[in-house]
Amino acid sequence: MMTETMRDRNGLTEQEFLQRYDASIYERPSVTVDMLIFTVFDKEQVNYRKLPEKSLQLLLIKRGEHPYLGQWALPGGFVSMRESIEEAAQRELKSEANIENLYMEQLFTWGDVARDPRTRVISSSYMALVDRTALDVKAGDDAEDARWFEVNYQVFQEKKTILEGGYEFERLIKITLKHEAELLTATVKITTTITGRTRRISREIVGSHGLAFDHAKIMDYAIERLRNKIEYTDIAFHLMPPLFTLSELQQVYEVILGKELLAAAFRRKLAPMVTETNEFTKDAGHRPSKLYRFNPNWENT
Amino acid sequence: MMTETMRDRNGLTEQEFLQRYDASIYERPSVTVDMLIFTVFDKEQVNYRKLPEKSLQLLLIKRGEHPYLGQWALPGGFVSMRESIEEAAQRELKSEANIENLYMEQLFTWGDVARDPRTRVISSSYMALVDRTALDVKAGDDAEDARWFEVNYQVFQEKKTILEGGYEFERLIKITLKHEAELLTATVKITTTITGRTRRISREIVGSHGLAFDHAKIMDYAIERLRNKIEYTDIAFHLMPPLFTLSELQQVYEVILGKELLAAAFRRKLAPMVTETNEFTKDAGHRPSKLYRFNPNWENT
DNA sequence: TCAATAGTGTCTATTAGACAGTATACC
DNA sequence: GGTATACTGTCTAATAGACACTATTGA
Repeated sequence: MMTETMRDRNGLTEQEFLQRYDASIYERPSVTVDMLIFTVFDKEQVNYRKLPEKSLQLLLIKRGEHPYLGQWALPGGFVSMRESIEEAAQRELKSEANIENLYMEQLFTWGDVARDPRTRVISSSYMALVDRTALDVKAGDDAEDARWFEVNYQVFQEKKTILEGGYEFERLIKITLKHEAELLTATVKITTTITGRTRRISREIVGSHGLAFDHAKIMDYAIERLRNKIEYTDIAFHLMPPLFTLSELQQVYEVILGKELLAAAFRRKLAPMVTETNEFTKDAGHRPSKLYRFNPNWENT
Repeated sequence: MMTETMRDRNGLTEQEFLQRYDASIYERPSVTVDMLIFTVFDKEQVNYRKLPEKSLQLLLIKRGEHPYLGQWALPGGFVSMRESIEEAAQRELKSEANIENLYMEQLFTWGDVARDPRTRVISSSYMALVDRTALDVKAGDDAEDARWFEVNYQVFQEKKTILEGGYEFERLIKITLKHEAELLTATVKITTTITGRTRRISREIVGSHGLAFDHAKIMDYAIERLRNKIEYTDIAFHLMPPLFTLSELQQVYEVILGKELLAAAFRRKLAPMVTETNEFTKDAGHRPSKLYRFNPNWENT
């Protein structure tokens, strides 16, 4: 099909049409990316015997400008005309966490009319998972006021209402972000309405302290996705250092899923994804643990 | 935190800042929505005994303007400044298929720099599932040259290359769209690269006949998502009429998954999602089949 | 009667959950 | 020796796959 030589109703070829095309006549939104950069830290060790607890951490930036001056926001920025959305996300990741070549995934594009008070802003959110040992220590501690916050995610109310031919399901999620004395909280209401042949999910921020824009909503979405995907993919390994013990791996799963797992079943399920090494942990105050590495070929063996 | 009264480095309050904010100084992309509207049709009945086969159908529109004049594209349009992306998608759905209140889900936002030859266009794709019996028959047959195309999706080559610390996996997908004499084809190459701690998936169109823009890529993504989600959610019911037989339901699963299923296991698995009625099919040329309806409450019983 | 679909029963294989029990370092 | 974690074995429950077998209609 030679569209190059076809003429439209004005008698123009494609080339002629494109030369005359004026994109400036329409008003256009701004497009940004918002990055959800997660990692896992060890908390303080309680005593020489206890394993240190793990915590899920999210990188936030203190806003130095209006709007939401002084509040905390997801790192991100405008997508320029000469880069793809993906490239913009990579660029932000590099500039905020100084990390390249890691796991990154587009989550959702947020397009409510009034989500930014400045102007119409449409934002694609990306989730990135990084291994804390590969992190540039500078990042998260520079002049830009970037900080790692410990994430807590909790469903604290569920309500089901039966409707004619379906039901409405309401969940209240409480998200808490902590960095030293700084404590940010947000409550997000997720409403799932199912009636007849329709299903609609809406997310609404019902309370937010210290968090800018609609970022609590985006965090909620991201954590939900992370919790889901960790169950049926191998993305958790992007949070791990090259060598790790199965107990550490289990701790990472537990902190993300927010529940305890049984060691036997966990090991059985993850066995095909890892390769054992001959190395062990040392100075543990208890039986040493074998170190493993990720086996990228696990799916087809 | 009273951000309303805080002043920034220029001594402005948030309100003053917003009043002076000039969004026009940055160049901005256009934002559009692309709709993947799927339904299922019965094909011709071979003889009075055989059940009619089902086919998965996708709504496409013949382009009446440059670029890609004369080729077929996904329905869609620009997101205006006064509507959310979601509202734009709903509006397109209403205008193309004359359907409101149905299943719709955001898939992915495509943001390559040169995906539209006119100007920088970022596009959010939405998948909608409709029941053909609820369809306005006019839709898909109007002046706009909208047509339902039968979708065929086939993996026709898989190649795995072991790399140091990982592998590269390449799949070639052939998508065929058929409406009477019109036959559109496209080949999409999906490359998954896993090395060390990175995983990257890229999609590339390696051949496309009659399909506009990068829409073959978007279709590939949508069909993959549809295949995935039908296995662990109840979205398939949005493709069904209010009353249906379990065999029809199974046919819908089979045509989407591209493989045959065992009836016993299928019925066991779907039993909780449906409620039986006292009605039966008639004039079937074989044993009549009980009619069922969707049970929206299946998840919590 | 028979072609074609509708629907059920049951055996097997696989996987997840539960939990007891053994192993082993360091202080 | 005692404490805390590391790791394994095994019973059970739940689920998916395979397939045979019975049921029922219209022409």
